[in-house]
Amino acid sequence: MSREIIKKEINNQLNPNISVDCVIFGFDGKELHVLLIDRENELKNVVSAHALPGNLVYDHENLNMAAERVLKELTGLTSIYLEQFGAFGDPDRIKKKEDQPWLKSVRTNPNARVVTIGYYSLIRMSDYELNPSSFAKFAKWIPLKEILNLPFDHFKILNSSIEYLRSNTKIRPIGYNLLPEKFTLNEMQKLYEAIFNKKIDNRNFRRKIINLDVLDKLAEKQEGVAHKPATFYKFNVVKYESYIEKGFFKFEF
Amino acid sequence: MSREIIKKEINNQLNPNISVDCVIFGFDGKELHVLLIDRENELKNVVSAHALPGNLVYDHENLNMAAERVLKELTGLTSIYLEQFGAFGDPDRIKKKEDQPWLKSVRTNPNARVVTIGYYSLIRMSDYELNPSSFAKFAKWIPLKEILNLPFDHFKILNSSIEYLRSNTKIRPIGYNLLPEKFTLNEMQKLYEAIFNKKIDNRNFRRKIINLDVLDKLAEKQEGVAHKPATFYKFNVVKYESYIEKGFFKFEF
DNA sequence: TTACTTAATGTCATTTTAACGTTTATGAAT
DNA sequence: ATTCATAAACGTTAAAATGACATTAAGTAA
Repeated sequence: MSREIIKKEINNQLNPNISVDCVIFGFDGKELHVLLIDRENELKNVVSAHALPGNLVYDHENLNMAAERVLKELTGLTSIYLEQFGAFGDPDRIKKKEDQPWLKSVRTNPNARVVTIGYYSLIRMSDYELNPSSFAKFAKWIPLKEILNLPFDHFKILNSSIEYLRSNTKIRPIGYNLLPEKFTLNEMQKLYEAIFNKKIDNRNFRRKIINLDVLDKLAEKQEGVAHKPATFYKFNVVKYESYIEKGFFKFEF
Repeated sequence: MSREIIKKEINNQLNPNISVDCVIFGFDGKELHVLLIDRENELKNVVSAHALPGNLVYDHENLNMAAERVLKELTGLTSIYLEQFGAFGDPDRIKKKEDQPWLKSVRTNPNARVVTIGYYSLIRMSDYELNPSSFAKFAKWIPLKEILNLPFDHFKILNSSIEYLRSNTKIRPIGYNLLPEKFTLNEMQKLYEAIFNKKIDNRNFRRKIINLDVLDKLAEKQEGVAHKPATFYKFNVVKYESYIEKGFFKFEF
């Protein structure tokens, strides 16, 4: 009976050894941004104040669930598809002097070794509203190119997520699960250009993505834009999954 | 003083919440094998007795180091390049009834939630000798196609590693870091065929891999083979790294 | 109505890909 | 020494894909 009470309490505690960090890429049609939080009790150094949203995991949570919860708790973002990109477990990652104040103020066991599982997503910034809470004082979109330094090993985690995003984007078209359900090809092209930091010819891009035959062209077009309205497309689920499955049999590198 | 003693003891303890599992692919020129261990105190069911080599992590270890240690302790394999492919953290993954006996006999805290980081490698089987020890009674190469079931979520982990290997192989030529330093193109081709489970035309393969211009053709040839001896190749490090860097700027999917 | 802005589109030369069979060079057996 | 078996190495052709390039179409704002 008293054993059972102890067990329930354990399940409601954050595990001091396991955390998740979320890299949320935001796109505004021009460049990639990353969602960072300002945490309470930070030093005055504005640059290093920004951190990836992250926190410890409950023992009853699977990792994906934990990432969604943490993201919601710190930034207010919900209903976002999160994909795991790696684990970070250097014991020294929490030993930087400048990171100690925050650790000591927020963690019950600030000296515990922490393994962090990284999750990432990609969203259209204008579709979401940020609501920072818990130990997140602010939540902001920072242009990726302006991020030069982050606390702990967050800069390393960020770079790993970029690399993962790029690798994935080379294997399959970007957007499935990540972009909004309907999108314009121009939006998609600009996203590719932002990810690879390279200009792509529009005619070539359209030919290639359309020839993949994984998109459905909608009847709907943009409205209220001071230029020719673009047509919306969406992924055809059956065709996309067939393309992915077939992909394994195609010899290429 | 007594604090310091306590600290050192903690660092020498296995962390009950964090483990690593190793998926070692072995290649014999025909098909992929996976290195599995038979563990002590197993049930008689031979199929489910096999498991991936894995164990808990020390708090002073980074994850890669831990994977190398665990692999060495359980199988005797050393000097193997290990690459991380994912984290597995479903709280229910250790709750299968048939897995309890082993957990209880080997783990000091068999009910702790465990997050496992998966590492994989690919080796030429004939280059290594297995030496099982610790709780590994046997270590064996099992053909990948014969593996239908594994304890815990090891089958899921195995499938994830295969998928990761395939994805990587679509982005860059296989072998760098993984294959032995020198290898024949025929060996490489057969490896591709094994990974993708698809026949590849030799002429097409050779043209493509050679045109990548990341390999150096050696003067050395096979010896003691009852057929025309194949020429050895090796990766040219400078060219390979240049190819990888350039790859990011190439628009393709 | 005009100006501005961006969406959508096709052609051509070059490169890459998919499909296909024969010659060459070893070790083993006779 | 010769034969056999085995796999290594190799080129051609038609089709598909790629890279480079500019003009017309459709909305809003002035």
